[in-house]
Amino acid sequence: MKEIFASDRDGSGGAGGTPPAPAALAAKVRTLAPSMTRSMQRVAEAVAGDPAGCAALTVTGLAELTGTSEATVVRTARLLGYPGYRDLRLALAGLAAQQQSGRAPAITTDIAVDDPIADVVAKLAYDEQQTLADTAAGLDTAQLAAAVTALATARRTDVYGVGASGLVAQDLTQKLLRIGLVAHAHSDPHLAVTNAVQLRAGDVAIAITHSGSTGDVIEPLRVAFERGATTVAITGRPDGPVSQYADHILTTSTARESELRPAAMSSRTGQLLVVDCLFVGVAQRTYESAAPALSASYEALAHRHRS
Amino acid sequence: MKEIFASDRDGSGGAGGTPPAPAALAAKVRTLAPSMTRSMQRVAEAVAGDPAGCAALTVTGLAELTGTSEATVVRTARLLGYPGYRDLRLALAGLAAQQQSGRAPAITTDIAVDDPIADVVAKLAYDEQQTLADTAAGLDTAQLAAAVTALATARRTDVYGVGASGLVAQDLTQKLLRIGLVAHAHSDPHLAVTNAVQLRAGDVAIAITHSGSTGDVIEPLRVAFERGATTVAITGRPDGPVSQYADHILTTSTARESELRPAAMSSRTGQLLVVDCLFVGVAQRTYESAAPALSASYEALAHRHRS
DNA sequence: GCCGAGCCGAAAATATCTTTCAGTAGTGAC
DNA sequence: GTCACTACTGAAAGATATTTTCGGCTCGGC
Repeated sequence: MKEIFASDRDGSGGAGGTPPAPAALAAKVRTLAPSMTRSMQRVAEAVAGDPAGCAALTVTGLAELTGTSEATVVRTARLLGYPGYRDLRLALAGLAAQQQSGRAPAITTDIAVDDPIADVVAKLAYDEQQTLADTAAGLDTAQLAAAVTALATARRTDVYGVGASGLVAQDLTQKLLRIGLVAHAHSDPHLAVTNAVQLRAGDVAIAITHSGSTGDVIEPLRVAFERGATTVAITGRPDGPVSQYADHILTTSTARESELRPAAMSSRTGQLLVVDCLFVGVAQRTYESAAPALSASYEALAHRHRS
Repeated sequence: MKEIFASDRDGSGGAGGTPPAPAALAAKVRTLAPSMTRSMQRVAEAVAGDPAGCAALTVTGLAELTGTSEATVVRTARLLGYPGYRDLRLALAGLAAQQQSGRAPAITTDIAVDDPIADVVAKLAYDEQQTLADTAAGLDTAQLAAAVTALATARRTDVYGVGASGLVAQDLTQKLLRIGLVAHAHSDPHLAVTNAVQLRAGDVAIAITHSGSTGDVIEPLRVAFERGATTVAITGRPDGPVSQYADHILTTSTARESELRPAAMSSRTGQLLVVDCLFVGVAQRTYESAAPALSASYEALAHRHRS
């Protein structure tokens, strides 16, 4: 009895930083799979394929099932954002329970050359929906909120993106301009760098790259970073080189790609969702000025529509 | 007392000894509560009252929380039908996950100024998923197939779009170029019209406009139509003015919009799905030349990625 | 007040998870 | 083609959590 008073109430405490994922696990597996090693991928695959089964296994059991070692299992759990295997297992049990009570995830096959057009539509739509769900689930809201704050108070904002990501950069820029912010999109690497030099503390630089290793957008971000601007990376590979110059990292889902389904397709969908979230977040923060600006731009366009 | 123990063993033994309780835990607690000792009741109470919280605790933590000992916690777990505390904890995590997923549908409401950022993400993702589903369901595959055929055999293709739709036009153009087709995107209405004059039968002109009444893209489409080119409209308003000059109409979903959620946001998602479908369709038709072109462009970009 | 039955918790024993460390395969440079 | 290097991997040691054991304790009956 007496020991109770002496004992410390807080036994769990500990874990600071980011909260793990409850049901966003499948999403996280898909998102992080590319940055995993072979052994870890085997573990991740087993986990994603049979959450209920894996939840019943100990580290040793799962290691044997996947033909790897305990260390690899723990490493995988860490990569997925859990402090250790114990917590991954807990999340796994939760996921299994949800799946059992809810819906079963449909698995789509790849697009074939001879697929009828109706199948193409269905598969593409499903894939992009999946990308949206995964991206939403995997998005770090703390990072997002920080990026929104930075944007809302920035003197000016530069957005870097080339190729398909360049269009996303332009999309974000268009939106920010509509609510009265100063934003520029750069697709030309040289101009991007020369403009980045002008940035200083309080400004914001955003790099958009699916691979996380596109030199043409990393370079201007590095310059902006070194000039003291707040830097944001929107990438599918949070472990990529771009992240070393990013104050805030917003991760998009990495759906599998194939010959007829280039990566640019689904990555763009995820990137646009992130961009939309940024925009709405900023619009909320600056509502007083954003709302009238939005209405004004809407009315200004009205006369360009034929009846 | 021994009868209780025996009957309990039979009860769980009826399920083969292995499967305990997934979600029927609260019920089991109430049922078995009378046959519990005081300490065990405290444990059972804590478990039933806050499954999620207890799932985060170790056996020691739960013992301290309830002012009992580890042994008592384990004994309680056994009484509830689990082999030990470890398994009770797993079931607890599952229960918590189920409860949490139960209160999900707060998404259907509009985005408010004071919505937390996490809600914004969920709502936007849900909305865009909805747009994808609606667009896929409403897409006329016959029209789509006809448009694909026209594109695959076209001498050249012009795509018109202004504002947000201009980015979609560029996206389509980028993709078509990657598989060796001749395509141009036009955001400048004047240039669009002057280029449209060059089109003739066998060429394709595509107008992208959500409202279906954007004069700046209707005008070049009209010119192309009159020059004998095959014309395609990607619009959210198939009854709009743009359709009168379109041989093939591809309809995108029109999701509701609001102050903080401009139409450009979800319309863009639907337009991009249509564009992707066009691209994949054309890539299928021209597979012999498209596949090597895709690989080539992929490899050509590889060296622009940092390691 | 004494006795017995069974509840309870501290600590030992065991299982499980985590970390460390060294071997190995893959990779790029020369 | 060879070499050096990086980084993945698994075995075993180390740390934690769980389970078992065992003796003290309370409570009711006589």
